[in-house]
Amino acid sequence: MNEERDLFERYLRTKDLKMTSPRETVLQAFLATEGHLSAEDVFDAARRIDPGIGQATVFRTLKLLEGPRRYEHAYRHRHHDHLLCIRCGKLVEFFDPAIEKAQDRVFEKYGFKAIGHMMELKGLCAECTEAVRDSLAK
Amino acid sequence: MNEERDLFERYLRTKDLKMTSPRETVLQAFLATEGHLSAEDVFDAARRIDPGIGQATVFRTLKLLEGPRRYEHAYRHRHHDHLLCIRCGKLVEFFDPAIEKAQDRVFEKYGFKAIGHMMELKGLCAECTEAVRDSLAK
DNA sequence: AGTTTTATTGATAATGATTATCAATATCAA
DNA sequence: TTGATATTGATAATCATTATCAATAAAACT
Repeated sequence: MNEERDLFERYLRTKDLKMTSPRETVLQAFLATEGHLSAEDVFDAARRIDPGIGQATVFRTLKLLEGPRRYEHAYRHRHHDHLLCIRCGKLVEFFDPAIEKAQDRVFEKYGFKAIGHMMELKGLCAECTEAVRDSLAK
Repeated sequence: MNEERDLFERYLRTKDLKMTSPRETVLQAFLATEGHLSAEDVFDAARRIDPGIGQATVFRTLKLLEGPRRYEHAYRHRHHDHLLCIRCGKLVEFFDPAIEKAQDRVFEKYGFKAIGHMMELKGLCAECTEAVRDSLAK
């Protein structure tokens, strides 16, 4: 059922490490922390689950989590980018393989290991382009 | 002759700051440090030029050096995207024509008129990849 | 020039984030 | 269950960066 947990446990196994209750707490806290993760945020979230958990444990476990899946868990939702109309706010979600590929090349070029990305294109949608043109035509 | 220096001094002027000998030392050290520079590296290089220079001065000046780089980009309106290391915070600015082209196709496909975009790639830089691997090695 | 004002310096203290130490405890395999 | 080992939380230590501050240097005035 809990795929995240299984993945983590499998990873720990390969390192002769144990899946423990505090580690599970950190994992849950980590997954529950949407958006940008500071270790502090995860620590706070973990304390809400288990007030007795130690800060060092959170650091240690976060480090372990980098192993199988890295810090971000954006992978949980299917990845897509955004195309936003700045006039009416229309939002289009899209996925473009060519862009993904080009991004991979950038990661490689600079010696980075890819974790994820965020892209937002801003423009005027067709309707708004028309509307603007009309209003300019007076 | 030294364009970097001039650019830096011009930037300092706009902030009512002074071009001093220690600051020039740090600038030289900064420019001389090939590749991946930690503040520590720059400090070492600066000390080779002026053994009496203080560590705090290096940190302060490095912070100032961020200014003109940003300023230059903003002034020239040169577009770039960001590649960020989520572990150490290293930020690489890059421009990739293939990505720009692919984005244009997306705009067109959805009938949008392009205005701009924001893209941030997240990953682990080479040093951090290594560091993480070491820390996981048992 | 000299005087005043303000920015800058280096040393050091303080901070914030992360890591190491360690005795007590939990986990796993037999 | 036992025994071996991994893990824990508390705390100390470390690392990188900042803040403080008295002494100094530079610019801006006489």
